[in-house]
Amino acid sequence: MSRGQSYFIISLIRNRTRQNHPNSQIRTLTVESRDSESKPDEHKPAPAVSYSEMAKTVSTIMRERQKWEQTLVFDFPSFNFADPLFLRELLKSQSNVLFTLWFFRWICSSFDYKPDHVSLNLLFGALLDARAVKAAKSFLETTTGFNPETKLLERYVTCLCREGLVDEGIQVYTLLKEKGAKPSVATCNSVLLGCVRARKLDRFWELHKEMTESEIDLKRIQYLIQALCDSGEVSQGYELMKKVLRQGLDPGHFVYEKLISAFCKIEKYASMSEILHTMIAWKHFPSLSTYHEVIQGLCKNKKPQEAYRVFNSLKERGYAPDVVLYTTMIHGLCEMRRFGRARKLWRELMKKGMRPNEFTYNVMIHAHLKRGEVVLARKLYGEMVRNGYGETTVSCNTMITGFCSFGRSEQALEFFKKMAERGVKPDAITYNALVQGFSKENKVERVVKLFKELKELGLKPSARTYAALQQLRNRKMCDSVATSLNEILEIA
DNA sequence: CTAGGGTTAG
Repeated sequence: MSRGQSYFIISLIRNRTRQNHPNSQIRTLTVESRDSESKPDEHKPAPAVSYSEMAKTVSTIMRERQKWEQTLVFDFPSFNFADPLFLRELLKSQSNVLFTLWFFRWICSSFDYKPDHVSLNLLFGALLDARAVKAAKSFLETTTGFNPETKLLERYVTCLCREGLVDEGIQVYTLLKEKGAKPSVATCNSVLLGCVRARKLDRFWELHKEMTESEIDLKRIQYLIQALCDSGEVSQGYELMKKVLRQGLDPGHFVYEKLISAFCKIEKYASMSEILHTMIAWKHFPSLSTYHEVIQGLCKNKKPQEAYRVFNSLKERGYAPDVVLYTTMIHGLCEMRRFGRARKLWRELMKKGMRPNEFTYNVMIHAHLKRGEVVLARKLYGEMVRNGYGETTVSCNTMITGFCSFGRSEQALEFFKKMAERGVKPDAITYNALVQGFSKENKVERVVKLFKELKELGLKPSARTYAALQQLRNRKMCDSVATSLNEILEIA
């Protein structure tokens, strides 16, 4: 701090002497004048090149030469690279501020150069402009005596928060306030946004409370709504949005989407619908992913007809649902046993030139199996693999659980063996399905073997698996079979 | 830079 001030004073004195210099009025930024000023003893003729020309030259050399430092010294022995005015010129002409920083480090280490306050501020500001927050941070930390202007520190706070270094941002922000500075509304907002993005909600509310004396603008309200949603106060967020609307203001695209998403998550579909309509009335068109969330929410909430209506209405509005949206809708329709419609969408998807992917296939295969259409399911499975979608734990589980629920445990087991051959890892779902499947078919040896494997792998038997084992024991009262069942039920 | 959102037992 004190050193920073002394730098500042030095540069003031320098400027003053310069101003008093008789040449200062007519002085142009040439190498010649600079030379005569800084090295009055040397009377070498210097090339009359302006600083801006020189800056371009230096930029090129730095870009193209590996050992640019040597080149500079060799080619321009009389040029004073350490002139702060030259640094400023270089900063203007170099598009990548990190190069200028490199140059700055070089002159610091190679010349008798004590950086002046103005240069430091300029360089720091340029780093912030370039969003090079890491570089700005280390610049600040490693440049002893550098004490940036308040305005710059505010920009630094914004930059830190925007780039995700929220804790550091808050720290600098707090420091500013402690020093008696009044951060601008924009700075406050960027801190709040940083907190929301980083899901630091406690910090958000804490800081918001401290900030209330300053002006609350629309941006702040947007962040408040966002924070309310994330803090589980969705209805309060909605109320705040309505207040904005009542004032004839537009809360902004993101607020609508955030609230819709939040209401979907807490399964309040009436509010979600309201907002969807308001949003469209205000000419904000929901993104496809918002529609996706709505449709998925409705499907989960067993509102198939509603979901399907939204799906159709968005097509009428000119949206082009993508594979993901089709998958969700098909999935929803299958769950609601509207298999005809699901198949219609499956064909529609292909007709529109899209290809089902592993998710889509899986949904369809699952639906076929649930309907007992094992042959069709197998066919689709083969098609999926031929189309380049590898067999995964999920796709294998789909087949295995499907087989098991239709008394085809042997087929399931075949599949299970193939999984091992192909290096696809079985999980709890795989084993639970198999144990249950074989229990239903009274194949005790298999049950015992699979159950032991399940336990050995550290997987968790489900409640349904236990129930199946109990049933099996009740059925098989006799002999050694009962003992082995008892045995595994005990280790469980 | 152009994401993420979607799949398996009940």
